[in-house]
Amino acid sequence: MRRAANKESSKTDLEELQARLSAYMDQKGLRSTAQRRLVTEIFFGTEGHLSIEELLEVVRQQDPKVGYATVYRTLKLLTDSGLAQERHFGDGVSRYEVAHLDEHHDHLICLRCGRIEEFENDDVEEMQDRIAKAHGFVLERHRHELYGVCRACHDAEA
Amino acid sequence: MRRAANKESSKTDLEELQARLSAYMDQKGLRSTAQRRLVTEIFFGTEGHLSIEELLEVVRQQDPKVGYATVYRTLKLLTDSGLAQERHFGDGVSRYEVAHLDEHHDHLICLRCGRIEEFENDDVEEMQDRIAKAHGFVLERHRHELYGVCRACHDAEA
DNA sequence: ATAATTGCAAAGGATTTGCACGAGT
DNA sequence: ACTCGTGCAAATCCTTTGCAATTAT
Repeated sequence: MRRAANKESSKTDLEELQARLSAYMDQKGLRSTAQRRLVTEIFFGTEGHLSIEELLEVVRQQDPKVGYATVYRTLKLLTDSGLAQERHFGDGVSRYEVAHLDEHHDHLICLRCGRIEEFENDDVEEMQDRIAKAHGFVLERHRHELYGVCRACHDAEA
Repeated sequence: MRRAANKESSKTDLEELQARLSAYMDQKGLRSTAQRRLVTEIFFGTEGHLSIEELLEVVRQQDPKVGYATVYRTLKLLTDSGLAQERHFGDGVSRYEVAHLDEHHDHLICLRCGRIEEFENDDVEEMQDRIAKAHGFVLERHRHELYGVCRACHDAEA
């Protein structure tokens, strides 16, 4: 369902992400380890909102010895460096998504199954700017979430 | 920081909230207990985002014997009935806010001073419906928050 | 060599739950 | 009476942390 959006830009984005991470780590004197490379590579290459557990599962397909503390620590590093964003959707887990380098997107959340879809709407963005301006605010960011029942759950209920 | 926006409607809102809760509880066969009345009364009368602990503290000023499980359970009830909304701000705690009866208003939040203003925009609402529909979702509610710097803070920085 | 990183397991916090007692209908 | 709700403590779940061993620089 999601994916999409980026075509050729994908590779460039990945490189950009890794370059930023590299710069951040250099600046902080952090080391590049096999585990970090594996975790970040998988994370950067995945769309959507990953929980630590989901990410760890994929990571362990490549290296079963990776501990979950490492994934937590790596995601913290990514969050601190601005390359990942932490989100909470109301089930007790933290989910992370790759910080999109520019584009803005928002979320549709199914109240029944928890499925999360993304949407993007320039008209809404534009209106947000207008609203902020009308209130004298300089907009920095926003959060826009729509909660409802997805088609599958809706059908299942019928 | 910010207060209000509601004029005489305050009292009416409280009554409306309690009426809805009452209806919900009747319909579910739930009982009105002293603890529930105390918790909901305090919760409904408080602005902002309360953690369970903060709420419990106030509750215990009235009745020190109330256990925190009761507050958790009562807030769950309020959330289920749509009268409270749960929020997460990234420190491990859940916070709750009284659900605005008027579904058509959202928030502008100043990142410097915390001032909160409300806005309402029918065009955005309409677009939300359209977006949800395009994704096959039946919309139940939404959250739309704009974060930025308000005029006063902006001026102060200049 | 030196300091950062890992993996494990233990510790921490927040939230939930089982159960016996108490209270609302 | 019959359930539902409460309070307590124990249990759970997610996340963080201490530490000895390992690894990058």
